[in-house]
Amino acid sequence: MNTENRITIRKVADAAGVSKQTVSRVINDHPDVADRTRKRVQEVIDQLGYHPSAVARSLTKQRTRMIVVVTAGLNLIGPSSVLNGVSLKAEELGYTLLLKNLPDFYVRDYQELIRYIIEMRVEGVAWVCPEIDHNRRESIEKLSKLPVPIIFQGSSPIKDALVVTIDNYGGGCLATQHLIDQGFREIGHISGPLEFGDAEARKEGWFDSLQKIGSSPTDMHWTEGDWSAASGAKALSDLLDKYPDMEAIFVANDQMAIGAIQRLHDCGLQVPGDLAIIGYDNIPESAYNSPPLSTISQDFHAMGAKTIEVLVDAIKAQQSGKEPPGFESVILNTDLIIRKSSIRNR
Amino acid sequence: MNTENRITIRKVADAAGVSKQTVSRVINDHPDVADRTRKRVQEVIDQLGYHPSAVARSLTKQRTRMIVVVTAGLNLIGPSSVLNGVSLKAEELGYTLLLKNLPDFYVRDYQELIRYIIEMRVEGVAWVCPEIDHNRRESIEKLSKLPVPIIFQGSSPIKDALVVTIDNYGGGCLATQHLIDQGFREIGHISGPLEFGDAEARKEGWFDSLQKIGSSPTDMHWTEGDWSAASGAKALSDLLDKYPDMEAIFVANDQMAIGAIQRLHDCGLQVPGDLAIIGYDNIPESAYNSPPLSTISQDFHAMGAKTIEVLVDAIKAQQSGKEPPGFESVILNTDLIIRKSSIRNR
DNA sequence: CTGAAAGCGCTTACAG
DNA sequence: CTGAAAGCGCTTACAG
Repeated sequence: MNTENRITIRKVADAAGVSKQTVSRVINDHPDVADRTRKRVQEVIDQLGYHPSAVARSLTKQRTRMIVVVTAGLNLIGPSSVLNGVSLKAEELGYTLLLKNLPDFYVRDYQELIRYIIEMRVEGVAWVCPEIDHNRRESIEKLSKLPVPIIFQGSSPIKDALVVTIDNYGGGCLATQHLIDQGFREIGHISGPLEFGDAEARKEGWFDSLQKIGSSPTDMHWTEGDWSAASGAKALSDLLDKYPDMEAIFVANDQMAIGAIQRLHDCGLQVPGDLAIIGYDNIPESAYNSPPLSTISQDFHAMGAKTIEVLVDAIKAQQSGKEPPGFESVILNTDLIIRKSSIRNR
Repeated sequence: MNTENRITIRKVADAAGVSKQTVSRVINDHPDVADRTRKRVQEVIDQLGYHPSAVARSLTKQRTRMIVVVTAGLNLIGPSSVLNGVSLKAEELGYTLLLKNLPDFYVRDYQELIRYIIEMRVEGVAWVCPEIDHNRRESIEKLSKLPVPIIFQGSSPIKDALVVTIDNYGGGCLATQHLIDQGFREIGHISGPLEFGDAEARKEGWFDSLQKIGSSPTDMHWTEGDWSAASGAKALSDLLDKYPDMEAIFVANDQMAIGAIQRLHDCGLQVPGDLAIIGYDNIPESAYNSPPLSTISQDFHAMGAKTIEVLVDAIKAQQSGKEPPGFESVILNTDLIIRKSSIRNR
């Protein structure tokens, strides 16, 4: 930044023949300024193209109006969609977003992260990383001593932290119940990597829904993928081998479901004729798969927006001296999208 | 921020019985400090959990080490993948990223954007929005008066601006030439929305490649989609009507290609038997489509990283007083991925 | 090797 | 309605 050319409040004041003080009042819309003075100062500001420094302002006001959003896996549909909601809501509420993107899902160095958060003097932290087992509890613990509020985007509610959640368990139930409603009883599952809280919760939804109708799923009835279409194809082959009676399958995301369908076609099997399938996520391609894929949709955008809303509430509470109003998890619901892949042929 | 509890350099200095000055030397690894003094100060720092304020530091050093990245369409594969590369490289080079996400592809208020950029005192701007016609030239013009370097992520090179580009024209040629190499001569095109520079450049690649072999594509030979699978399906129907001789088709992105294939299947037509297809983007689903989709892959991550590298070079040049070394566009290449959908049956 | 003074660009009381 | 003084939390010369 070419320091010599930078317009400061000092230069504006001199040019307008007033004190810095008065210029400050004008740029902050303070009422106690004579109309003529205000007009003259404003003219100088416009003419010089003066923009007050947020840095200096942050220092004096002891407020940065900044939030750091910690992300991972921006190439995934979930995190990037949530980030979209987060950023729009932050802007709306007048906060600047610092993006801290982790190279993978694991935090190698909490000390360094904490150092960053504190040094930047952000007012809050939005944790928009997929929940990985063990990892999440560790994050909550290690980050609990932060001097500012932190909110997690989670797979399931947590008692001692601020969390906004999409109801993965409920979504898993919804998907499985739909297959049950279609008349299927032999229902398999391809889960996501179970380190992911999302994957675990969806699987539990599948398991509990089957228990309710008197089935008791065992390890013969499900297998694990890694979210990718390739893993879905492989998982399907495995499952077909160990669970030959399977009539229908709940796959924990659409990409794996699409891979599985592809594999079925390769084997000369029909969907839903030979095997009914429902996925999860409602990615754009699902409606145009052959056959169109039934799925569970979740409003990532709303989740992002809600995350910031709750965080900003907590920030305000803290700044006004009140303790935050307890840790109430926000849980967002999912929707069942029925397409051809899960419809029972009669 | 609970002002009373904040640890400042003053408190550390008092606790250690030295001047602020000396504390400053310690936290900045300045050599001229006695070992004993350094050790004592460091102990106090660790014990108090002191972290120097980046805000205050920015003000005195007149450097924020911040870059703003302007994005749009984070739900799209391109921008979100590029952002991933951008953020990792920025972190590596020691810059903090401010995320300014536009609600759509159009900038409503440049004044407000410029105000933001200047007030935040960022050192550079990375423009990671898809290039929309007219819009791009307007952006370059309106933003040319910024006091800091700005780099655009573009569809094609530009003379008077810093641009990092993926060679969309070349990619369009690559895709079309592949179909030609397969022996097809009647090659149609489904373009993206032509306001997008990417869509326009890919279409030109298709057009020029056909001209080279003596064909002269007209409006009968192509139609326009909106990047979505749904639009791809619709576009295919239209094209089938007006271009019945079509043997092969280059679709400007994979999602539309997948939609088109779905529509073909609905019509009882085979891919590639009745119509060969190649897409663009190499999204994860493409390998698992039925049939697997040939496509053009581009390294978004590398593009993001390169964007920051070039920007930081420009920042350094400016700060060291040199003029930036001219506007040389960086052009990244694409790769042809051949799968079943484009292979000619013989 | 260490510290007192001044300054970065603002805002916040406090006078008048 | 307006301005002089002090302060936010650091760093940068300058002495010693």
